[in-house]
Amino acid sequence: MPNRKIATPITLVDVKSACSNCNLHELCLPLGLSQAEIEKLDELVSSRRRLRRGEHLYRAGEAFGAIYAVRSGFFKTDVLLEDGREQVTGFQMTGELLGLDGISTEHHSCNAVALEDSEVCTIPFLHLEGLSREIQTLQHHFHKVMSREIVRDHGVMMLLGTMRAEERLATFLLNLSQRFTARGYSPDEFYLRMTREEIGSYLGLKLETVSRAFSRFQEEGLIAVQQKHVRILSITGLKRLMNHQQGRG
Amino acid sequence: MPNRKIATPITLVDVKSACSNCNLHELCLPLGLSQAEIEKLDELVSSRRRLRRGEHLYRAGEAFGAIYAVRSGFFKTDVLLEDGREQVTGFQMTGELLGLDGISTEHHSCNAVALEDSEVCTIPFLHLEGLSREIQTLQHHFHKVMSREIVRDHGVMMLLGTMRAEERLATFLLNLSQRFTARGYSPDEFYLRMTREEIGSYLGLKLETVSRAFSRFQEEGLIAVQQKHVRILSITGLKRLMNHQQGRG
DNA sequence: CGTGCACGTTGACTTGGATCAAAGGGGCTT
DNA sequence: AAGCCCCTTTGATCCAAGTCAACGTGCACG
Repeated sequence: MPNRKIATPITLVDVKSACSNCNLHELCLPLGLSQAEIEKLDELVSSRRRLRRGEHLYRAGEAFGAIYAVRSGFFKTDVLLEDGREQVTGFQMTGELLGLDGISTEHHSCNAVALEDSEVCTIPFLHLEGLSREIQTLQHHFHKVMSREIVRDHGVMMLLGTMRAEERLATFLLNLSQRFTARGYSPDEFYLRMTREEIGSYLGLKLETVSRAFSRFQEEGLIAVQQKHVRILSITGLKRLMNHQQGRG
Repeated sequence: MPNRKIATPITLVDVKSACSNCNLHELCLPLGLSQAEIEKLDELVSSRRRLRRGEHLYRAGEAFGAIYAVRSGFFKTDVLLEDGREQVTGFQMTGELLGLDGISTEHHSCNAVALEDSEVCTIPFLHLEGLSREIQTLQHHFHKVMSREIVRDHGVMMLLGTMRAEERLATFLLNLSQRFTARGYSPDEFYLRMTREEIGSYLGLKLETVSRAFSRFQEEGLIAVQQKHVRILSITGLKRLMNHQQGRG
């Protein structure tokens, strides 16, 4: 709510994006395309947009026109209930796509907010559909990306529906670790870009519970936390917490 | 678990499906296509398959080759954790698609089980991709269907992450009601095809809690339940329960 | 056309996480 | 470099839902 205070004079920059030169294309849409095909993609990734921390990339209800690839930075997506309750539906990092929710009704159904200064590539959706009618590999890869999102969502449902608080947090940390690793960062040391409240909203927990779980993990020597800085001391210890519903099995 | 006992001598029937004659095409993939285009679709919807109650349409881990449209009957999809915990990720009825989860890794990531004797149309996925490179309307509609699934999943996350037990059940009943209505059935009277345990698994609750919530709704005059038969007496009463987190607002 | 068994209901009790409250940090801004 | 505000931690208490247990009920099967 208080994010509105950050005024940004310039947020839209028409810089040619060039997937062909982008070091993310192994993570992003161009995956598996030939050089020639990537160059065709270049034509449709029309512009980049910079966002400051706290800024919305899009809001629920806005008309949908494009999907976005995170070029740098970090986002959250969330859904709001009329009474103000928030559910964070995901955190997106470099190379991941945003906006797939909007295809269904031609209007976005969630909010996307930058959690740090970020940059995205804008991919006009009709162009993407056009190009994927031409390039089978692109079409197939895009379908895989959408499907992967569905599978990810099922994982979150499992987490929210069946796991205990510490299990949820362990799962979350291991997932982040794995995604940072895939991007060439350390698997066991990273800065969280989101608050305890946002983690809690994602995991279906209150911020106090998240904080207590962090403290517990620290006591048990699984991690070292200092505010947003996390160091994982025992990946296997965290894994042991997952899939272990404690009490009577 | 005990579903295995139902032996079915014949489950695969190669009947030509003919979307063009199917009264579901307003709900299913062909939505929005011209008659000529639907006839092209007919060629790719290669066969139907009948399933008995309790039978799996596919299982997690199996190779993915096709998506399925529910022609009649009722399904659930679920994900299992190694320790046996189950999360029901959805219930699918007539006209809805199954199998989208498999596109991402070329292997199914969940189980799909018929909750009553059912019939599906098999849509070989590579053929669908081929045809949607030819027919823009089909391509776009397919993308909308996938996106709708993502949006639906976000709704479930909201439910699991933020709602109280009775809110969850009210949301669930209203959602069923709305989907039955869209299929020409009564909005306020239907048979549940799933057990209390399956409802609970979907809603992140124990079966006793589901049962108690049903009883409560009955006491309050919102519904009349008799086992799997549900009659909604007050749609507005149920709606009032949603988005009303009780306690202090 | 019983009868067995899976499914459903209800009650008593427990508990994990929510709520309420209060007291530290940390990093902006001015 | 001071101060403020947001974020985080921690403690005490509460409550919604889980657990455990026992009893109905109705359908499917022989």
